[in-house]
Amino acid sequence: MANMSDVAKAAGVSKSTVSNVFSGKRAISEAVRMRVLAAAEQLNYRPNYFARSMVTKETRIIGVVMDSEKVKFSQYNISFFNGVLKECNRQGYRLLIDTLHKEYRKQVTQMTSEPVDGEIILDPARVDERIQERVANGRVMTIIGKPPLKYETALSYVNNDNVQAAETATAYLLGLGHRHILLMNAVKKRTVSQDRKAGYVQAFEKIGLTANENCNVYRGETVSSVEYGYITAKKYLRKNPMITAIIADTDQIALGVYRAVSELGLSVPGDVSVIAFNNNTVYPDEFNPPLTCIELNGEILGQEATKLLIEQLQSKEKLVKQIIIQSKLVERASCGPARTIFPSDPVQSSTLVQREDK
Amino acid sequence: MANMSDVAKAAGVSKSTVSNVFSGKRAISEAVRMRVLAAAEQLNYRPNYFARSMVTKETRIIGVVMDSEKVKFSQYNISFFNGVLKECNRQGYRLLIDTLHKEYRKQVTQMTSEPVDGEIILDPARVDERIQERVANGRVMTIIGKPPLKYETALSYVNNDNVQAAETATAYLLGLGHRHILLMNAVKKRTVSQDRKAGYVQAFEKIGLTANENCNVYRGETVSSVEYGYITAKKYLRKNPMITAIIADTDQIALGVYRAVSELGLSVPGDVSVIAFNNNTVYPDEFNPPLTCIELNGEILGQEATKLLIEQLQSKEKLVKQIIIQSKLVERASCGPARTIFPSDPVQSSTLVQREDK
DNA sequence: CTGTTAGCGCTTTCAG
DNA sequence: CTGAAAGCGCTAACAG
Repeated sequence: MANMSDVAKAAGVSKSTVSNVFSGKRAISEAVRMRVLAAAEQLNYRPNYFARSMVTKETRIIGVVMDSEKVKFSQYNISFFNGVLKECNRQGYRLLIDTLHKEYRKQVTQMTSEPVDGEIILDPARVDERIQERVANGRVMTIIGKPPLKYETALSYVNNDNVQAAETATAYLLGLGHRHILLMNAVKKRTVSQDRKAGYVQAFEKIGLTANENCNVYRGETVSSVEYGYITAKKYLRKNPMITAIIADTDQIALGVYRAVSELGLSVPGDVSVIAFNNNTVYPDEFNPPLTCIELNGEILGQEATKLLIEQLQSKEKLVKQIIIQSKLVERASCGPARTIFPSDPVQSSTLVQREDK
Repeated sequence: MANMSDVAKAAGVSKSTVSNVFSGKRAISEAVRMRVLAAAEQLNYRPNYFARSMVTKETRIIGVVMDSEKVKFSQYNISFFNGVLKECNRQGYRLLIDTLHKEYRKQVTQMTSEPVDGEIILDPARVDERIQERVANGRVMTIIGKPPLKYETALSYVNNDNVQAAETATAYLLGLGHRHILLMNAVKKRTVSQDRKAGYVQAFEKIGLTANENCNVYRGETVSSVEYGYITAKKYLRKNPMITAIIADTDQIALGVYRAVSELGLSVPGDVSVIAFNNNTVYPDEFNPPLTCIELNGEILGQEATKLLIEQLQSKEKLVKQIIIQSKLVERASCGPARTIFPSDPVQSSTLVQREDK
């Protein structure tokens, strides 16, 4: 492949003139410009990415760091990536997905600087080595979700308002008269599940009630989403027939819930109302009945994070900014008024009837 | 950030010794090695990715080139990317997703070499500028799907055996007694739709029948998958009540078909059997009834393509290899024997007569 | 086993 | 507006 000197020679100019034609950093007379471009064209020349990066110290590549244990795109990630890609595309950045495992990169021969200007970190944990290491090296990054507590004010992040989301869902169900609401939460160690629980509890408190501690279930690591929904719903609905509503962490989980409800001879929303945090935005309309959701817009999350990261990259001073994204309720047909006849508690049901009268 | 000279100085050795400690290309005595590593550790040094790449002419990054118009991950892409990532992870490569638009990179200031060793090209078209350009520049690549005809023997590719897949689906339905089978095909300009049609026709021929040309519909570019399924199924089932089976290009399309069938007061599989090429592997079990599919394993496709690409990168001679992946039928509950009562038969149900009258 | 030297292809002063 | 020269941080011969 031809290099800059070849082009300079062919066009009868100096290297730096060629450089400036391609970088646009200095004005070059139109005549010379054309001559250079023609020579380049003919030699099929294009500037070497690395040579340029080496001196400018800029790559125009941003990295996405996923949990290296999992190395998996989930349904949830798709719309997120679409948002990231969209913004990258707009601003002329490339996207590097880096999933090399830890042990791999600890090998001496694999240690290198990262070929990126900045990074988006996914799935932060309470104690997160990846983040610690990057902070220590002064790398620029944006976190998706809440960063570890000790960095909460020091790092930029983009997060859904998970407390608000859970509160909205819960309040909506409370408004429909439900009092025994099962929260099928995320995995316990993720910060999001704490937030969800907080929102849930808060919604009860706001109307002067106390949430039932036993109605918050955390997801185990092992089962699939659909399975988790199915097994858990079946178990809890059997154990506690007072439950008239279920909040599912994802729409896939809700799918399992639907199946459990139907197998128990019950119906949605007649007997059990179902609402989910909607992580993929593809299918809720295809549920039968269509699934009411708290819309978590992954694409916006991805796009905002990318914008923020690039903003940090281009700002001269250190820039720290947190963006919290509110989510909204999308009503479809899976929630209805709480049923008022309960198998085991005539008193309770009359209370509820009274309440409805208000 | 410290550089190699700093480390060399600190450790009291030469630059090349440091280089060899990190590259592992030459044996270094353990004593010196430790000294170097300690110095590096203390200076928080790691080799500069670009400087290294510049001289080795190797990046250990592979690129995925998606249709820049679309800049969207679809359901279909997920499992594919999981396969790619898995293999990248195994072999120590990074993945660059490049979706910059054409006009963007035509700007002089945006022209650069690509920072990748090789690329995987998605969604090849019959005439594909991206491929032509890369061939002209001698870049190494692996195509997913069939490359343009003129390159078919010259380029490496990984493809599903789409002819076989369509034939399998069609033969299965023929075996159930169906004779009027609607093929809801992919977009016409994609090579895959030709293959599907060929397999479809072939299955009829193998049992001495001739496929009805009018039963092959191509998808338009504009509508969503679900919509395409819905609108097309509704239209054709109305127009031609002889149709007892539908082959859908994707399971999302099948979702639309289900809805159309149900709105027409018909049932799956009682009146209409449905089978789909399964592009996402997530939902077929959740259909009601569960959707019979030709399983296209995107993850295997991605993994094989990555393996092949890296193999080409590492081979000294030019390596061209084609990998064809067979797919298999997964029977669920959406196909049944063809119904035997047709509107045009002497014995007709009143509803059907009515419809014909319109 | 270690050190010296010459690039890789570009950008960036600094003079003209 | 253009050119010459000095690096960026590393690897790869080639000597020792």
